Amino acid sequence: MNLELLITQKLSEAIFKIYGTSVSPETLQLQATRKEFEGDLTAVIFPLLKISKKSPEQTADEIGKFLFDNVIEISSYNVVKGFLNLTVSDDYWRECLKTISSDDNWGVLPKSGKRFMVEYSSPNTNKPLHLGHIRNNLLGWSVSKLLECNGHEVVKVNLVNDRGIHICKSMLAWKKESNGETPDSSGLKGDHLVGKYYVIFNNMLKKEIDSLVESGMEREEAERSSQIMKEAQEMLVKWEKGDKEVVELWKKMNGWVYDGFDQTYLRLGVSFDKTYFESNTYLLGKELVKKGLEKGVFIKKENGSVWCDLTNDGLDEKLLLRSDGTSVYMTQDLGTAHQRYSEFNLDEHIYIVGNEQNYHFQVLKLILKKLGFNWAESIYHLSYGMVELPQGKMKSREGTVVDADDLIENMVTTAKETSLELGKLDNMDENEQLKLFEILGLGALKYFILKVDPKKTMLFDPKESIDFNGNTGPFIQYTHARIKSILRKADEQQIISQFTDAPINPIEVEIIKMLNYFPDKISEAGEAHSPALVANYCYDLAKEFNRYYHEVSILRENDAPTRSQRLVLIAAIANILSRGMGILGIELPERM
RNA sequence: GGUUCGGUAGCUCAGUUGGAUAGAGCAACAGCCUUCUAAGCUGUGGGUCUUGGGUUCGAAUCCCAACCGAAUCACCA
Repeated sequence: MNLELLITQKLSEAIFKIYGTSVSPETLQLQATRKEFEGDLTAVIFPLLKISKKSPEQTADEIGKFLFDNVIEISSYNVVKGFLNLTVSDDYWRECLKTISSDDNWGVLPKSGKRFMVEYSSPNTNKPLHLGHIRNNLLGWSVSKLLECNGHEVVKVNLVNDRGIHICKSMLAWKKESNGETPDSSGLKGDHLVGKYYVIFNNMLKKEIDSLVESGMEREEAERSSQIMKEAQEMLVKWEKGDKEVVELWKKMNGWVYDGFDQTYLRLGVSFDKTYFESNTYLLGKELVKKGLEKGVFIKKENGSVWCDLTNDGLDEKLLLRSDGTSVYMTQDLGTAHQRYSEFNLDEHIYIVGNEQNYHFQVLKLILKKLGFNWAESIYHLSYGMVELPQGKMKSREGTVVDADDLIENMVTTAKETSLELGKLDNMDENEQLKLFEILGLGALKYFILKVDPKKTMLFDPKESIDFNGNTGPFIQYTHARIKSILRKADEQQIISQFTDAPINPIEVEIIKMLNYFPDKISEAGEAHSPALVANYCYDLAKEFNRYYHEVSILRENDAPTRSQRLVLIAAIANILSRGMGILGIELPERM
């Protein structure tokens, strides 16, 4: 039973009884009491003054008295200006704890019957993943988990960009310069090897252009007449025609990249239910364009290209088919969206894509609406901000791109150094230690990225991000490990953990309130598609526990019922922390 | 110029449907390990919530305008 709902009901009852007027629920404002005041719930009285025609204090007092007399859960009240602070009885909070601790799935919302698709990651196969992809992958995974906790069914998909001129660039450079180098022969991870040749291509291109410019050609002209660029384009044409040799090479090199990506995904702990390849989907959407033309939604220009005129919607014209009849990115996305909605019967489709594509998704949605698809409204672009470095944006040309694999390795190494420095791992065998460093390093990374509101541009300072103190993943992991440690010791000392009729103290009430609020938080975060809300909730809870930890000694508590009940409380905290961090994809070690 | 998004402490970030004296962490300073794990806790200092109007009992939050910053507006993806 929801307390707020009950009090709201009683509140409106009180107003009716005292002032003879019924009020709409919106005018009844109930909120958590701020810490500096006494009480648990606060009713804001100001909006009711028009009805009561009395001073705020007097109105609050009258209503408070009524609630005190008529609601068993209210044990006392006080009035500060226009705020009526209600104190909820300890019995009520003890009942809450009982409910929470007896429900292992506290915070998992009932099945909604809705099916969501989440598209995320969506890498190019010409270079390895970097920091930006990490934000994308973590968000995608975490949002999926969050939706599942909200009772939805989730289909996670990845759309791999495996074709196009950029892919041909690394293929061409490999053909020219590699002497048949492979991941095995070089010891390089497949995606890094292919990325290496992408860089080599760009260097070759730059060299060629520079020499043309030196011999007196204009730069633009030089860029157009570059021989190696022409070769890459020829390769693309051959690929589209299905040239055997080119396709073979393409398959081989993409295979290397997938092996590399799979390793990174595995280490990051993300996965997909289905992977799409653009090489299979890039022709989708042409049918839709044809239909749109027939309906008059699109227009065909003299040169044969097809456009959608969005100037009446405050946007520009959008190309859908080139004059040669080939399709563009938008055409394909129209097609894949249509295909997915009919194949999976989706209630919502979430795209985790950076904010540089805001315009694209705005247009995508609009065009689908113009084509008459009702489901267009349920497309949601989770647009996340760029990750910037202290020196500014990541630029591949300046070599300031933070490689995903390097970064992960770095975090794990730092976790190792920090742990060993603290020297708490004496009783742990080597395998266990390695696993712990991995969990801690990734925990730090994931938390650092996910605690920030997705839509905000965020700063990644390699030095500070590796911090393990304060509002960080390892702090929460540490808190959890401490709770587990207490529970283990309680078990060894055969101290029983059970719900009793022992009284509870104010800080325990605070914690129970937080635990009680967890399902609301999940639902709120789900609607906002924001794991950051969950992250910050976990931090607040962990911090609250740490305060509690320093205030009471559970195992040395003399009163047995109190001791037993406290164990129940901290076990509940550990459970909620692990649920919350689970949504972020962060593991909690039993000891550290 | 159009569109979208941001601007909160020196730095990185929170801030519930508008509510009481705007919060954490980092950095600085001062305390706390004979006690369930000090990756912790407590305290001090630090704010024109970009600016100016408006809405009202009440605004960091909602509306309007300006300023600053980011992204985007390709027969690229």
